[in-house]
Amino acid sequence: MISLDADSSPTPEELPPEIDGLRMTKQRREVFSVVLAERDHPTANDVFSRSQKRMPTISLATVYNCLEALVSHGLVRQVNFEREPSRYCPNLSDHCHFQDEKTGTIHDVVFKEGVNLADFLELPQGTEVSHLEISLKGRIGSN
Amino acid sequence: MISLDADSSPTPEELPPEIDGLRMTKQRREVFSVVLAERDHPTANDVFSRSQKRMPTISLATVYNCLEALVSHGLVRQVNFEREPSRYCPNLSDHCHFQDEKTGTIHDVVFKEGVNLADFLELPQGTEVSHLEISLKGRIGSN
DNA sequence: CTTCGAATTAGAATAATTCCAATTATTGCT
DNA sequence: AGCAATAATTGGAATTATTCTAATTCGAAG
Ligand SMILES: [Mn+2]
Ligand SMILES: [Mn+2]
Ligand SMILES: [Zn+2]
Ligand SMILES: [Zn+2]
Repeated sequence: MISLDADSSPTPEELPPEIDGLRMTKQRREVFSVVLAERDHPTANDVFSRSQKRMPTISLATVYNCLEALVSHGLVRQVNFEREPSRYCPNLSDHCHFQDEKTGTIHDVVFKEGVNLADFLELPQGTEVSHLEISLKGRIGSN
Repeated sequence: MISLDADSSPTPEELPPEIDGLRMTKQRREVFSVVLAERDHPTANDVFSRSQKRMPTISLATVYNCLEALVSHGLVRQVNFEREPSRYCPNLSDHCHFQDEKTGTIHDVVFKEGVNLADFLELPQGTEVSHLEISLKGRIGSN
């Protein structure tokens, strides 16, 4: 488990050569460190341009490949808002997303103490939920 | 308000010439009636091919235009699952969506009696939610 | 009827993502 | 270390849902 202090996110070099059975190549470390570095839910393109700063030869296809690898190994979450480009989130704790309609900014939203969504849904008997996405949009405070 | 009995959905001809300030053209009535006819959450393409049966000259662009008009006037809901093509839902009551991973089928899921989502989210003070989408995926019962 | 804004249409354009085939890197042996 | 097998990366082409454009048609109002 990678530690996720708000202030010190790992540089690519600090990431181990394998996480959770996923081989951490140079590119995957770069992409992962970019996603870990800021909690602003970047798009694949954002990740691409940030990665290019340290690794000018990385390709967009590789960024997509790396993100897909990280997502499918559960190291990064993919976040969707309607038909917008996917965004990527390093916060693995149980949370959902709120998009400020004014700025487009996406904020993590946590569930209140001890709440389990399935408890509030009239799910068919014996349903097994493997994936859940909650996306909200609106205005914040006095904006 | 259009009545929505599970068994008798309106034919295009039965729809009024205007709903909720939206002029119901021949095409919009056709598209709306297709969405109302079945609760299977069709894609724009599904709606297009079903509409073509009764109206062979309708175009896909028009189907997109009509769906957009219906959605923005609140007569139809647009439903998204990850990066899949949007689907359209005639059920305006408060509900969310569950996709059976095995078949791809989408089911409406209602909230349990008196549940209000905002009640269990730690939303920033003064947040006004204008749009909310909850999408679940998984296996059903003994499949 | 005529007018005129709105809706429809076919087809082109867009844009996020995926695919492909070639190259390069890494791993696991001997 | 050398070598073969396997996996990852790359640039560019392809895909595909959706949007745009510009021309035509429709339809409500006068
Ligand atoms: Mn996901
Ligand atoms: Mn919506
Ligand atoms: Zn997040
Ligand atoms: Zn529905």
